[in-house]
Amino acid sequence: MERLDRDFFTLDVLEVARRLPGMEIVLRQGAEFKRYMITETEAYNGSEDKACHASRGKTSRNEIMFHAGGYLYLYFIYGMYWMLNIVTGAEGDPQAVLIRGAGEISGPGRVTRCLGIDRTFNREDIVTSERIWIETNGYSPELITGPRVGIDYAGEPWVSMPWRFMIKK
DNA sequence: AACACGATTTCG
DNA sequence: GAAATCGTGTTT
Repeated sequence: MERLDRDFFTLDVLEVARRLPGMEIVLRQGAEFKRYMITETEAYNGSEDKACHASRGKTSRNEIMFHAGGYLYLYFIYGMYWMLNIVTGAEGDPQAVLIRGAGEISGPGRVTRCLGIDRTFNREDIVTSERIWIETNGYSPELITGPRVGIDYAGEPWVSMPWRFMIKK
């Protein structure tokens, strides 16, 4: 297994979102290592994308999305869930990939809860972090694509863009 | 200072 | 179908 570097995460968000399924999130908890294969992602594609948090400009919450790829963006929603995102693309282009499924876990809120990922992971650099990173073994599973979930407010064309990627079972 | 709401999940 | 539950952005 090979740890992913800065070059990978600075690729375009659509490229990263469709390549992450099949790769593994590695979490280090003391001497323990836990691995979860990413099964589902969604791409949030910069300032033009009305479903992207950064579409209405930079705020203290989304500022990390404007960095170069490889940083984590954690945000809290519905009063109880943390959403795990990986920032992608070049500096100044606010893109991120939402991790919607890992291992046997389905649903972004359940992923963070099960993996123990919370606000302390916000802005973590997964290229250099000692506690979380991504590895690949070259496996590239067949994918199913579809529109993103829960973003009806974004309107067309964004609500219809096929930017959800999941491993075909 | 107050208010509205969300990249969800769970229960009835 | 609707509640749970609160940080964040926006309005007052």
